[in-house]
Amino acid sequence: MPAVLRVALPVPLPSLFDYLPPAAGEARVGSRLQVPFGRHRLVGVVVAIEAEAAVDGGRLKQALRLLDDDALLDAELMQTLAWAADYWLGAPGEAYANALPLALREAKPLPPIGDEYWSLTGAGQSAHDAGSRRGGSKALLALLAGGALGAQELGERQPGWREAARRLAAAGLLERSERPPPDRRLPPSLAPPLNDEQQQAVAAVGASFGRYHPFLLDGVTGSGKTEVYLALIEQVLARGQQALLLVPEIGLAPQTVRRLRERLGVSVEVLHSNLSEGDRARAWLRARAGSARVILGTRSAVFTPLPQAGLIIVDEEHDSAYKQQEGFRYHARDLALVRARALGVPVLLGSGTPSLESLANAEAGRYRTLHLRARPGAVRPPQVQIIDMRAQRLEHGMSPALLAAVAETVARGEQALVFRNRRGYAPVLLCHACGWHAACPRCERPLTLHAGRRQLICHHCDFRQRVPAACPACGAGDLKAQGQGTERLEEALLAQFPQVPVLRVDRETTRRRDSFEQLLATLGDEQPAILVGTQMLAKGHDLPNLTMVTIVGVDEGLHSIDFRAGERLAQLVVQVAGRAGRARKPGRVLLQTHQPEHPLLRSLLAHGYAAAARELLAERRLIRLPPYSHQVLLRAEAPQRELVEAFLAAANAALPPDDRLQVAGPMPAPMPLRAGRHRGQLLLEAASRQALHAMLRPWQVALGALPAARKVRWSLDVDPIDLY
DNA sequence: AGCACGCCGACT
DNA sequence: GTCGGCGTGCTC
Repeated sequence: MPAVLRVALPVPLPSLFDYLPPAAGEARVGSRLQVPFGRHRLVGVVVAIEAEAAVDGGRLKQALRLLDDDALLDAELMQTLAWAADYWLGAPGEAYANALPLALREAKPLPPIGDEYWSLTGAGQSAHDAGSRRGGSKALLALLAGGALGAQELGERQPGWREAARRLAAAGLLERSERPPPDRRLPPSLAPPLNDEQQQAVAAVGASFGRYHPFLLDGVTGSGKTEVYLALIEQVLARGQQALLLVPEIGLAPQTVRRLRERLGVSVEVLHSNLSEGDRARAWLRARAGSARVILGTRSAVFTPLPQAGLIIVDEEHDSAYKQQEGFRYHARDLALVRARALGVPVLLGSGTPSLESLANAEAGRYRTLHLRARPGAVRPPQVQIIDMRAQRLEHGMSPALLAAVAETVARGEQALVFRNRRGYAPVLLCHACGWHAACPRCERPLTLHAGRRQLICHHCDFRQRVPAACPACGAGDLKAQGQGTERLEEALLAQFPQVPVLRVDRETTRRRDSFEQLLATLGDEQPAILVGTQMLAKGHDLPNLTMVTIVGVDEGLHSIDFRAGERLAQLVVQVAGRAGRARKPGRVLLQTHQPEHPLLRSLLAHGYAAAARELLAERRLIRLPPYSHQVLLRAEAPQRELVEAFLAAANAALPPDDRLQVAGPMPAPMPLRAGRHRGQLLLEAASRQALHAMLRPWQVALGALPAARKVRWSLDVDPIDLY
């Protein structure tokens, strides 16, 4: 006789809520339930069925409606979610809210999961043969002439197809169905032969099917990691199991989906935040039903149900996009490991530049490392060279050697990439007469000049203002752009190379998700070109004619307060450099720096990422930083600095006395003022994760009870990856 | 997070 | 005289 249902609700509150069972149906752990909450109705998940309520019975309300007769979340997911909420100090309900697609948090019956398929009618076939219709309609007819296609696939092949489909369906040329036509399974294409290292990697992971075992697949861009993934997924499918493949961002998804689909001949579910909520819910449900065999997705896809799990892969495992940076601050890579353990399957972390955390785990024997050294597509690794910028005559920040290298590259008919991790025209606008510079009134940081828009923009809070004609401090008309952003480099390169197409790729030029691919498509594979851009160029699309990469100003990363700056810089340099010379042509990489003697750069160049990472790890071990210690960061912000200081001081005083705990701060955040709010932080460190974790929940509760807490916005970040 | 309730300033 | 500012408290 179940007395009380304990329910996780999608609210950021520290507790679960008890309800009397609904009038009809028998609730199970993992079922969804609609309940009254305050003056609202919410959909929650039953996490436990208890004999007695945690509050007195008089306060209990009855649940309104049971939404699932069978558990929607299976035991493994329930267990993993509870663990995750506990580990990352989330509110219990928040973990569930992250796991369930929005459409499944509504009090509606589950949507049908049969996909939507479109095919030509007889009339449609004739219209296609006759070549009537034009534009999108004609293209859609041509696509479907090869056989019926699912809505998802149509969306990938022809964005905006729905409008054409509606018109054609109204004209009786197309028809829609719920079931895949029987002939839809494409024959899997033949796998290319694997080299020795790839075979060894596949064999090692394959030997662990059916039990938990973590692997680190260490292989640079172009070393054939994806072929290893594909071979393993093929084996998983042959065993009748499901594979989950996580990628850091959606940008990497389309080409990967295409490759998976072509090779495996099964439908691949894609799950990412850009999908419509309905599509997300259907993909999630197909995974739960087991009809989705291969699931590809970004961070939140780590919550996909996997009733027949066979393998989890985390590609580019070092990527910080796997860490959620607000609300429920979980790390998808770490959660993938926890899930793999719970599911009893191998987990494969792939990267050419593994995180120091993973390298330390491998070193400690917790992961088995598999190496891919060969670059099958390339003749030899790119040749890397440092340019000392000091005492050079710079052309908008570019040295003669850099410009000469670009000139040689385009003269050979090849493409060059000029990388600069800074958007806009110039990071500072300076008055040469009095020394004034344009600064953000809300962040007190220099404003970035965007020349094309005639605006000064704060890259921290998006404050904008028009570029002043004269210095607001002294009235002189002598305002100079100081430093270089991608916009300025583009302008300078256009002036230097008027006969070569110059393509800028950054957030400004690439507003839409797919416009990056479209921009690149305008470049032929064979013609010369110069690409200028930010981080966005570091990964993604394969550019076979790109043979030269130059990084303008590697310096910035070298003297940051963040202890991870060195690791990030090394990863970035290797990832960007990896873009050069992937096809038959040898690649060349130029690093322009003010500090050619910097030990990290030297070691990276002389011995590669693995050696540089070893040195960084040794350093971390020496000064007891992660991964050799564990951190929790308390952040706080408020309009008045005193409020932040008062809260952090009280938080510090509320810490339990424990000599295993090191406390740094309270101190101002690296950006002490942002968008008009003062920010501060308190950092806890401990050698033992258990010691740290044992005090966290009680401390969190104590923090919530502090009077000073009500006047600030505060959050706790377990294993922070950014100390900003 | 919402959303009430509840006491003090400038408006029709 | 009210509309509404956001401080405080609550949600099983």
